[in-house]
Formats: sequence, structure tokens, C-alpha cells
Amino acid sequence: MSSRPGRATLATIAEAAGVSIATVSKVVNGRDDVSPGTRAMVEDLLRQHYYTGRGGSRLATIEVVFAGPLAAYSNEVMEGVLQAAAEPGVAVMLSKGRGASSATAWALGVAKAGRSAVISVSNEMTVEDATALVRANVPLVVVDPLTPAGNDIISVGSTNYAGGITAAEHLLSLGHTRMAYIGGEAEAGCNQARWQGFRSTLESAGHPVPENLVLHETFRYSAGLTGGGILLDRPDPPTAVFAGSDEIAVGLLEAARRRGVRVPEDLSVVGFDDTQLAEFCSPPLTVVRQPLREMGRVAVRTALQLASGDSLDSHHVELATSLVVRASTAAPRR
Amino acid sequence: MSSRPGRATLATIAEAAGVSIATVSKVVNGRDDVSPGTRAMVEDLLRQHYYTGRGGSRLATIEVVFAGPLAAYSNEVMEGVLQAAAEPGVAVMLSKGRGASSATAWALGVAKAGRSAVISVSNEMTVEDATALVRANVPLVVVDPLTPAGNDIISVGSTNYAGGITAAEHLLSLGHTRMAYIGGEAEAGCNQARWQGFRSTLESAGHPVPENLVLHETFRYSAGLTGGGILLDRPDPPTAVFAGSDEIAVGLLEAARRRGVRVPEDLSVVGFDDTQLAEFCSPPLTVVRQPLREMGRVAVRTALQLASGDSLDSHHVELATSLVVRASTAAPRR
DNA sequence: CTGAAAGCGCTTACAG
DNA sequence: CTGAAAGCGCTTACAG
Repeated sequence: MSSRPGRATLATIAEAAGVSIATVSKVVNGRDDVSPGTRAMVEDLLRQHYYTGRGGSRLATIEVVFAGPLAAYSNEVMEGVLQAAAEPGVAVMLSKGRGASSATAWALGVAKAGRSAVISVSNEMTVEDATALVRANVPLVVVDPLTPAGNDIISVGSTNYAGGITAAEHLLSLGHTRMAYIGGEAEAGCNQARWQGFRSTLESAGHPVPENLVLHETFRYSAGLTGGGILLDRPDPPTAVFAGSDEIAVGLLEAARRRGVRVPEDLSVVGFDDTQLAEFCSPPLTVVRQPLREMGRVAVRTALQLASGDSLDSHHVELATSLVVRASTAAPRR
Repeated sequence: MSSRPGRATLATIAEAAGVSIATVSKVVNGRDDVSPGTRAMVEDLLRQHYYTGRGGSRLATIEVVFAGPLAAYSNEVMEGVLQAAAEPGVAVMLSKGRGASSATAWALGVAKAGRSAVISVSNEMTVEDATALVRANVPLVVVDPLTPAGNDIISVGSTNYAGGITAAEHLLSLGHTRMAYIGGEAEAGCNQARWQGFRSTLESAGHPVPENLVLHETFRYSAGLTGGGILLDRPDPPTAVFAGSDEIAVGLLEAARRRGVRVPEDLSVVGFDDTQLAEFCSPPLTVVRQPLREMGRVAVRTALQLASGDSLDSHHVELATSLVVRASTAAPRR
């Protein structure tokens, strides 16, 4: 073991690899006159030594990736991210993901641009993307994962199952017995958890959700608008609906308005998330609150820990959901 | 004139300044063993030659500054920014401004971090901030300026005055004669323009806005909620309200709901902006649309032009507003 | 495919 | 306050 006090230089790597500085330089610069074996070995060493180039580590920068459109939901997460990043002076970059480029090219670009870590929000990070980031030595933290994250993916979520229970208990306590669910993407893990928590609680209470009052589509407004229409146009509409997101709930509100169905007098609505939409709509929404800002903050702290090589206590953190009662729920009419 | 083919190096600057490379290096690194006169001269030359350091220009990066909370409004602008930045591969950083640090320190930090330009959205950029950026050689573009921008500040806005006229004409055409205005910050230039366009049109039509039906507070939801309450609690409430922003309009919607005032049957509401809030609220809002995405796109293109040293055709661009009719306006009851 | 050697851009301890 | 000189980290044309 040679002494290595400061940052790794080309010389550090060259010594460790038993090759010349010139060869290491070629690998770093992606030249092609290096044998595959040598290249692989040198790349490994570069990663192990956290080689950063002469610029040193620059300003720490976190790249936040949103797959979908920016929305009320993303704003909450971003506020938390910005807050947690501001104090240590970490810069925050916003992007829409890798677009058309290959996972490898994208990950390499992210590394080359000097990003300290990537935070992916509510996003289908494919295993391919995640692997590419690992190979490029860029830590990844996933917020509110759609797919149940694999074991080696670090993620921050909330207690979706408990949230489903909370919604059910609230509606039961108001006296509802005929309730419906409009959820997001059927495959999404968080959607499944919300639904199962809701479903099992109502079942135990002796008021199971009829199969034809369960809709899974997307987490977007349009799903609430059309799904709400389907439910409300039935001869026997539900007296309460649990929506898998605030956007769905707000779409449902509009479906109700169009039909002259009053909320909460004729229909109770519970949303999920507690974004600004929930506060700003009329009537303001009763929701299961997901602490999105706090999730953003935790994601930043975790990402920074990973970036500085610290080990983590846990690969998945779940923050508690809670009930926020506003004006969209009431006892059913009799 | 010596030949200068590629990027400026310390040697380029040293030659131009007639000092040694060592002295230039000291200036670049902020050492204090340089006389003020020499320092000033060298700094000038560094700017003139677009000195970037050995890293070259890195990845072009634009820093977008929002002073207030992220909201439906900022999302529209950001979508445009991200779209325009994606194609040329420009990175987008998000920040909340300089916080507690001095304007100079902040601007220097922005320059040192290698930002190509700053886009400030709907923000009170003080003259001090703007000057500091100029001195640090970082181009600035202001989107939807609150204060009427000075002559040397580059800005992108929309036709606020025309928007006010549009709102007035729409309500007049529906048959309204008693109309109110709830605007944002009274001093804000964009607020003034919207109000004056509205006011003058109604005046010409013989239906001037009574002074006690004009409220100026902030562009936020709470201003619409309280302002709407004041208006609707009058013995002689207006039959229509023009709101200076979507948030105000949505707050007004809630004030109406709480009082059992139906929109649009009992009250017509026109918003301003056309954010997602306008689409998602119930009833969906009739609005004067501000092309926020396009404004974000233009801001990026302008910023990039400035960063590459191109000159601009115009220091201020105004994009056209338009009327989007949804469900919050109708003829007044008789 | 590899590396010795020349050279570039930059920094800094030190002499004046 | 200034700069000559030593030296660092890196790149690259070229010889093997």
C-alpha cells in the first residue's frame, strides 16, 4: 500500500494498475487504443479511487429526474430537495431523464458532468438505468418508487398501506358503507399498497368494495374525470370515493360538478398526497398526506451520504402518512 | 493584435495585460497580493476574452431563479425552459436566489460554478443583483418582470395590457355591467398593465369599475380567498370578477363556494395565466392565457445567445396573450 | 497495444 | 506588489 493522502491523480491509478500514466489517461479520455482487459482494470481502479480529474470535486451537484410532467406533486418534492440542498450549498439540477440516448451513454454523461448523485422521482427507473449509474459510480436514490424497488436500490417512500387504512377508517367513521376506489397504474407498487390497505380494512368492517367500484388507470386528472363519470353514472353510485392521488380526486370533483352531484353532501372524496391542489380546489380536499417535502429532504441527505462514501443504515426509508381533514368528506345522506 | 485561435489561456491574458502569467493566475484565484489597479485591468481582460479556465466551457448550464414558492405558474415556465434546453444539451439548475449572501458574492459564485446564464422568473431582481451579474460577466434574462425592467435588463413578458382588454371585452360581450378586479401586488408593473387594460375598456364601454370593487394585494390564493369574501359579502356584489392570476381566481372560487354563490350562474370569474390550476379547478376557469412555456423557451434561447456573445434584436420581447373560454363565465342572472 | 518523452496550462514559494 | 523558475497533473505524437 502506497501512501495516498489527497485526491487520486492519474499517477495514483497508474501505480495501482501497474501501467503508465499515459495509458490511464487514454482510458479516462475514452481513446480506443487500449486493450479491453487493461481498460476494464483501469476503470475499476478509477471508480475505487473516486477519480475526479484535476478540477477536484467541483461544486456538489445533485440531478433530480422527473419522468412525467412537472406538477403540484413534483413541486412539493422539489421544495424539500431545494431546502435540504441549500444549506450545504449543493446545486440542484432538474432533468427529464435520458430521453432517447442509451442508459450507458446517459449515465456516463451524468458522471462526466460531475453530478454527485441522481434522485429519481416517481419514475420507472429501469434496472438498466440503475445498473448504468452504478457502473458510472453515480449514487442513485429513488423517491416514491412506482415499482417495488429491488434490494440494492436505495429508496424513500411513505407508508402507503397504512395510508389506505387511514382513508378507510375515516370514511367508515363517517358512516359510509358503499365506497369506491379510483387508483393509479394497476402495476404500481404504491398504488397496490394504497388499495390493499383500503380494501382489507373495509372488508374487515363488513363493507367490502364491490368489484365494479374499483378502477385502476393512471394517477392523472383525466383518470379521475373519466373514472368519476363512470362511477357517478351508475344507477347505484358510491357515497364515497378514495382516490389514489390528488389529481385523480380533483378530476373526480369536476365529474361530480358536471352532474350536479354535490361534494361533500352527496359524495365524499378522499385524495392522496396533499399537494397544493388539495388546498386550492373547491371544496378543499380531505387527503391522506404523504410528506413529500420531507421525502425530498431525506432523499438529498441520503444521496449526499452515498456520494461521500458513507454507508447507510437502511436501503429503504418509509415516512409516515397522516390524515388531513378538509371539506370534501362528510356523513352520507340518508 | 496577436493571433488568438482557440480559447484564452492565462498566457493570452498576460500578454494582453502586459503582466506575467503568475500575476494573472493570482487574480483568477483571488489571491490578495495583487495591486487593485492591476487586478481591475486583468479582470477586465478576463471578461473580454471569456476566460473559462482549463476545463474549457464545460457543459453549458443555465441557472433558473424563482424567488417565491414553486407553484403551478413556475411549472409552466420550467417546462418551456427544460424543453428548450434539452435539444442543445444544456443543463438546467434550479435555485431560490442568493438568500442571505451579498449580491456580489452570489454573482461571483454563479460565475465560478460555470453557469452560462441566469434566468430570473417573476422575481424582484434588484439593480444590485443585476449589476453584480454584469460585473461577473454572467448574462441575465428576466421572465415576466414584476418591476418594469430597466433599459439594460433583458426581459421576456407578455401583453398584459392587451390581456386586460381581452378580459373586459369577454365579460362585456356576456352582458355584465357590474364588474370587479382582484389584482396582485399594486406596484407590480404586470399587475398595473392588466388592471389598466381592463379598467380603460370598461370605462369606454360606459361601465366603469366602482372604486370599491378594486382590490390589489398579492398574486396568491389567499388574496383571492379574502378579497373574494370582501366582494361577495357586499350588499351589492359584482356579477363578474377579473382576477390578476389563476391562484387569485381559484381562491375566489372557494370564497364563492363557502357562501353558496354558484359559478358561473351567480358569478363569472376570469383568471390570468392559464396554469394547470385553471384546468383542474371546478368549474374549469376561463382565463387570459399567458404563454408561459413559450416564454420559458424564449428566455433560454435568449440566454444562450447572450452567453455566446451574440447581440440581440431587442431587449424586451412580449408574447401575445389570448382568451381561453372554459366554464367559469356566463351571462349574468337577471 | 504500450509507454517514454515533450509539452501545455496552471500554481506557488520565493527573491527582489 | 511582481515575476522567474520549479513543479504538478494531464495529454498526445510517436517509437517500439
